Amino acid sequence: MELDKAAICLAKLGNPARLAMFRLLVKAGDEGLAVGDIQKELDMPHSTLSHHIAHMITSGLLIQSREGRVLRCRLDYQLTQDLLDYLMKDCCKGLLSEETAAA
Amino acid sequence: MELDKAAICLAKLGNPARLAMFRLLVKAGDEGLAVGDIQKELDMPHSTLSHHIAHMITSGLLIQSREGRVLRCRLDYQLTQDLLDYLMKDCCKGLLSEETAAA
DNA sequence: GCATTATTTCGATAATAGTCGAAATATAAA
DNA sequence: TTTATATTTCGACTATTATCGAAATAATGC
Repeated sequence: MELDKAAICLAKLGNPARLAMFRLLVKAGDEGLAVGDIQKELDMPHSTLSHHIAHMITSGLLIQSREGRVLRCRLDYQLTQDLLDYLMKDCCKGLLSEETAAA
Repeated sequence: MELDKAAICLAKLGNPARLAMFRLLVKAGDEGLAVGDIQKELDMPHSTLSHHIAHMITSGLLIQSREGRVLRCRLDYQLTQDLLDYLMKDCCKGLLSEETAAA
């Protein structure tokens, strides 16, 4: 991953609402979560949540697919992985504790 | 690390200039880098760089210490480590590839 | 003290991000 | 074919961030 792309992704995660959403989506795994499910968990106005989701989509970290009336959100795991790789390998090479490396 | 703190740190890294600076500081290690050294590498106006440095300081990721006329910048490795731990363990538990975990 | 070097602070401006109600769109169900 | 549900888009506003020249501060050497 290039630095600029990594910066964009990190900026998207650098907001409490979006980082919380990201955590939920990691936990949700392949199944993902409906927007409504996220809304219930994060308890914010629909329009605000939608705005944050749009942010995540533009970065590519989040993928939406329609299932009837429901829009289901999933992480792009490959991109997420690439971002973590960038941070851990390229960016912080040698900075890792044994513990983190074994996480 | 708490989510809010992680979000603040990620937001600081979520800017190309600051992420580039972060990389330089990782590479520089304990020795750190003078502001002037960073400026030469990143080639931006002093005032702009200073602004970004101030951002990094408020997040706690960057520590400055004066050595004569020179201000030396170092990363707070513990905090950096805590942030990576947060992402890898708390946030992305189970999402790691073997490869990344072994980085 | 005065000039030099290193860096920040100030101040102004432009750009981006965050918030949220109201209206619009998409789909399904009655 | 109307009503209900899920979600987004619009519009307006406020707040934060980014940029950078000019002036200020801090330390050193003459």
